[in-house]
Amino acid sequence: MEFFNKVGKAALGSRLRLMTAAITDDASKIYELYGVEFVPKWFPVFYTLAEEREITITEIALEIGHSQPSVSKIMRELIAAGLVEEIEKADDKRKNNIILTPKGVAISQVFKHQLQDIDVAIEEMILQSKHNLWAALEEWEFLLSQKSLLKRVSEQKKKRESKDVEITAYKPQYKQAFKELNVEWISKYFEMEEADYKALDNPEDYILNKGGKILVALYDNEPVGVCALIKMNDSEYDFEMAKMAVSPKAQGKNIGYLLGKEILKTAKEMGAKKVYLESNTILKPAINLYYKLGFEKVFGLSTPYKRCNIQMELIIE
Amino acid sequence: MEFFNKVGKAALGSRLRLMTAAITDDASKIYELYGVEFVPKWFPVFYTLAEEREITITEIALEIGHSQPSVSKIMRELIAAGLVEEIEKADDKRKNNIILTPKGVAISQVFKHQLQDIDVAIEEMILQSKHNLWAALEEWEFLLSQKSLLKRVSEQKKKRESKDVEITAYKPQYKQAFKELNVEWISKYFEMEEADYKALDNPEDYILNKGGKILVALYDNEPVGVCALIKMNDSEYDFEMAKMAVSPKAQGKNIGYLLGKEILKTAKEMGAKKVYLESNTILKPAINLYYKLGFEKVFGLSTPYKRCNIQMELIIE
DNA sequence: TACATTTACATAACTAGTTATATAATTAAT
DNA sequence: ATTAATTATATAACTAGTTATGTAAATGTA
Repeated sequence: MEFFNKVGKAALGSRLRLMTAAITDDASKIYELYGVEFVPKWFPVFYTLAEEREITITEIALEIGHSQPSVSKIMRELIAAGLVEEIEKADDKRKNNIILTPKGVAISQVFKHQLQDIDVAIEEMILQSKHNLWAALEEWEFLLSQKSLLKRVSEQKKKRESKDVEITAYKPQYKQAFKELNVEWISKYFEMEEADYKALDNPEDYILNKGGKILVALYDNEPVGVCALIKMNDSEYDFEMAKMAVSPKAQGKNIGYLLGKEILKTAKEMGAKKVYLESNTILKPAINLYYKLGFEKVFGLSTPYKRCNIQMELIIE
Repeated sequence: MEFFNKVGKAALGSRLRLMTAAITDDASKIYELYGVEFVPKWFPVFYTLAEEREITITEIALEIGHSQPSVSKIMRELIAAGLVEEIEKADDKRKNNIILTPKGVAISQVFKHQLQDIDVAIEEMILQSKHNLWAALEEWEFLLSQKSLLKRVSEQKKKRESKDVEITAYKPQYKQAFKELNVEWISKYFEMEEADYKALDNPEDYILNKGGKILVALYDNEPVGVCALIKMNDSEYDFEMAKMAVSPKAQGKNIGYLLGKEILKTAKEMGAKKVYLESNTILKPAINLYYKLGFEKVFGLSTPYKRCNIQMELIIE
């Protein structure tokens, strides 16, 4: 299958599906070989039933990793085939009490040999191969239970995309973006306040000329994120990190983190000892980001913003 | 999943199916992550189409290892989704000439990144694991193409069962079996002849007392196969191997081979230099067995049996 | 004790594939 | 130039699973 090599690892699913189909096809021929009238899909259910006498349909489903309706259907097929039967029992009437018929017991005897033969045959394949498929499946089941493929891919996506993000200093051409990106989220969650208009309409006067800084994140040369570092003259803090905004279109590219890191680096270069910020706890991803950047909660400072209900600081080491 | 460990390698199929389901589930979420409206099952078809512009449905099916109807269905779904379209072309009217729409081209651009991210994510899993699932699948595809699982299991079955077969010397209690097993196949394919009745009704007089031997194969202590070594006084051969019969119920346990090997060993012990046999070419499995035992075709000896149309000999080294 | 919740199972409708078979277009053979 | 065989695709019916949902029995709780 040329295809697999061309597509690369992303074809893992397809490759697995084909291998599964090949094995399942042979499985039904193997039952024929042993002269038992048996459908491969019955096997996990039948086997579990033969091993553990008292077991409910739901428990079987859990044990073999199928859904309950699947086991339910198979069970009725097994009954129709005369391999198992329901027995009357006075206890819990929701459960169906199922045991093997003599015919079922006979088949389970044949299976003992059959399973042994398959085991040896597969064991031999494992010996003949450099890469142990059985062990690999076991290992990958574990790896995927630790962290799903989705999560792994998503992390990789973020990593790759953040490489394409460029953090650059504010230039007059980004004035509009600086305002729009901020208005976008502020007016979505709260209401624009007097202090917002001042800073967003005149970043030069209110931020830059007072010794502050503004950074812009570019993606494909488009400004998609902004963040300001504002000088706080009459406070115990040197700077306030504020007006951080990332376009919803560019979310999931780690842009907030990259902007924050760069702002803190700038603060350090400018000799800051402590950086302050204000936010609101309904902005959960933002708060998480601040923690990730190293900010910690502080209490009781005055603020001009109504929307502020949490204040944080970071001490630069 | 306790189940897999209890059942052993025979659960390979089930284990593969679950892994496939887990990967496929995540696959559809991954498409969501990249913001493309795309169903995972479309992928192999769409990808092949994006790579090779001029390709028929049947060729795609072959390339990706699906059935033609499966590709046919997916193709119509892709058309309905506006990702590909049929174009008019004057050549072969059975083929449908399909190309990507602009929307399809856009999605195939997104896929370039997506595939790369998945590749890296899976590559990382491979690095984290001791057993390389991707390499194992590739290797097992090859191993199974060389010899199917069915064939491997069938060989193992034969091997195991032949261990339970006991080859023993003729005793009077096997007289009936000696006759019945032979009558069974002779009358099925040919007609019983005078010479048959003589040997089968009086093995003591016609075989044993003349310096011959009869061996019996027992399975579960039941006689299921017989074979005679008859002294040939007035011939260039020392012995004839004859009256070999195996019960149809006990076929596939290598019994013919075991009987033949043991008969030849006996012949050698008795000082034979050449062993002779007669048969008929319609009995293909038997002829194959004789070749396997080392017999070779010879011509032009006289025979009392009408059914004989092939004569063979083996020179004992 | 009555009512809400949970449990055990069944049923229906869907999914992603399959095989078997039909049909139209093309190619090969007489 | 027919006719037969082959090729390319479509369609129908099936398979082995799934999710969503319904129902009766058992359990928990005010």
